[in-house]
Amino acid sequence: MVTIKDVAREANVSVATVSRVLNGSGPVSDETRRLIREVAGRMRYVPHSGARSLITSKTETLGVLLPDLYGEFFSEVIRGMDDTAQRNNFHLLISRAYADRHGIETAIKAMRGRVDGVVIMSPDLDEKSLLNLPSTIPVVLLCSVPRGNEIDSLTITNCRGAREMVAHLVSLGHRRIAIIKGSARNYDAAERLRGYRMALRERGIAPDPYLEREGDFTEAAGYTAALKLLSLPNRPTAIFAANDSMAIGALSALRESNVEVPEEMAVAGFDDIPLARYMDPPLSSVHVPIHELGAKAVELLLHGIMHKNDHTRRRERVSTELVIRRSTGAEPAERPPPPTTLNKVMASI
Amino acid sequence: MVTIKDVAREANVSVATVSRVLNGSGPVSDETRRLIREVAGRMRYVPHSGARSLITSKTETLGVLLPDLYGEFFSEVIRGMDDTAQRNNFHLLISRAYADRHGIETAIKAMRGRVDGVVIMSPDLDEKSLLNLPSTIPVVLLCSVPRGNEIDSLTITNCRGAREMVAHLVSLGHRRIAIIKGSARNYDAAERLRGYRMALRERGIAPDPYLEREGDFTEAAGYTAALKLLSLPNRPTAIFAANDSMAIGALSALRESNVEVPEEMAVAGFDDIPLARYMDPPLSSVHVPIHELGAKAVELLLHGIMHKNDHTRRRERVSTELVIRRSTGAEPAERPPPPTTLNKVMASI
DNA sequence: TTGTATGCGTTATCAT
DNA sequence: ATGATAACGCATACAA
Repeated sequence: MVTIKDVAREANVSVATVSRVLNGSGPVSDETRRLIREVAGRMRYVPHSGARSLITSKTETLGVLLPDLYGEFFSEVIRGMDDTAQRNNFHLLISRAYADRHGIETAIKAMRGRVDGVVIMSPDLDEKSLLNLPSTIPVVLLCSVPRGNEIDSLTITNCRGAREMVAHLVSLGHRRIAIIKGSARNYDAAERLRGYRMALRERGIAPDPYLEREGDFTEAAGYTAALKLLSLPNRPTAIFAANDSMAIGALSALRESNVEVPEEMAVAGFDDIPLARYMDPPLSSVHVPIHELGAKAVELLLHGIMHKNDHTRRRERVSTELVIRRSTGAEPAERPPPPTTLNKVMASI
Repeated sequence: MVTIKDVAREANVSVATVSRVLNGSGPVSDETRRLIREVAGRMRYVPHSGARSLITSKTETLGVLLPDLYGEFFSEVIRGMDDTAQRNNFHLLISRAYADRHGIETAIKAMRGRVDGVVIMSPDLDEKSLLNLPSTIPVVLLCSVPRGNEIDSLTITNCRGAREMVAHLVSLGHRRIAIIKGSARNYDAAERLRGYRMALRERGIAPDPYLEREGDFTEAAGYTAALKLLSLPNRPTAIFAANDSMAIGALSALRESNVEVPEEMAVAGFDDIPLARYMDPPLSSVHVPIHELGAKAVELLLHGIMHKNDHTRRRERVSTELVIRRSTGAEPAERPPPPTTLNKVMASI
């Protein structure tokens, strides 16, 4: 490995001068600067980051702690983070951590000294788990429960997005609107549920517990929940799924049960993944700017790193946007068809 | 920051002893070992990785260079990598790099000294770009053109998978089978195209250039290509898309054109993303074990790091598997709901 | 403008 | 079994 000493020897200068040139610190004559640049380039010298961080106590690396979430969200948010990180000459150290407190603490500990700050995605609702993070470094909470004012956080306007979508469904004439909820302990899921209930109440509709079905953000959950909704004595006329994957699962179930969408049942999702518009019918959804979310999270973290003494906590939100496609595009049927669903389900098994 | 000195002082021993205990190197009495463990734990001591790597010349970090590929593949492959990396106490430094030579060289340079090895995903076909990588560290090429025997590589059995799928279509009676190709310079895409042609020739069908349409792995490309295929004077009876996203786009186009799938047109994809089975009709595809792919890549790289002197190059492949669903006209092999669904549906009525 | 020397936190070598 | 100390590669305060 070629070190700063090698470069210094080759250029007939001291290591200090090489360091000054490469870091732009201190005064160096134009000529030696040029020479050292040339030599360093020729020798393909790259400073040893460990040695550097030892003395500067900076790593130029950001940690990213991810939960067990799959799908496109994950990759796109990382992409947004990497773009911003690279632009600021930072690296990304990425790791999955179990969402519980122990998992996160372990992960943070493993990253200590390797990173200048951490973005934590811990959608888990448990209030206590993220308090008193044993971190001496800046932290940004992404899509997690915002804490007192101890930690910077960045979230989506989940509640507003859900509320707008459900309001839209109501405006189409729907009164019995079901929701397929996200994972029970998930923050985003809870907020979307809150928005759903809020929209109903605002329109004078009492939320019906029977229309709030369990889900876990997977296609399978959406499929199962939709079947259950179809079997209800007083079937809903619209389904709002807490994410697109479940909405797609629901569409699949409705199709197999020969329920027309949107005529007999309107369906809406959340996230607006690229596939949404290619569904049959194209899926109405709440668009989430995922790339921007990642980028903002890193910006926030970098700010925290640069201004460590500035202890005012920041709490930001990125806005969602309603995207209406055909899956919600019609008025509800006046009367729900008789529940012949059971026969159909049985036939399909 | 608490250093090894602090721990040593607190435990009334020398730093050497602390180091020995924490690294399991050298002999230490049970009692002092216990004491030091206790003190270190209490003080929340974490070794400074930079300082350590300075002397051991190891970072316990793996670099991952990713191209501009989106979607679920990305997140799942990282997940597979992280699982294996964590199990071996390694970290993942992840970065996106432009697929050209300059981009990769820059990225590797930026990672130098920070990582013990690199997994490079560079699907670009350009033969020269990856030769003479300026790397002094072990490299594994993932889903890239395998090089002479200079670099370890791991790929998918693209050609075989495509060949099997097209053979399946032929066996169903199709003679005019179109392909929607992947990105022009993409290695996986080229191999899938090769498998397609191979299968046709093996069955005595001459590949028809008109049936080989351009694509770029996006839903939009699949949509457009399918429309063009429909407008051909001598329309194909089956479409093989080089990935699922394009197949889904194609399904969308066929639906809008009122072309029945699979009766009027069979459709097959590649990747078997989770959504495939929820399409209408459920999409036949070539299953790719993405998680395993990431895990294997890291295993390969770790092997290269552990046995640096072993200069035999390894070239491995992970196997794909045919998954036949309704979109190609066979009997529906799978049903989305879990087996207990019927009971739950009935119970909820 | 440039060089010398110190120390960052750790492991490893040599004593004891 | 334990301690003292020399590296590792770098940035920087201080000297020249």
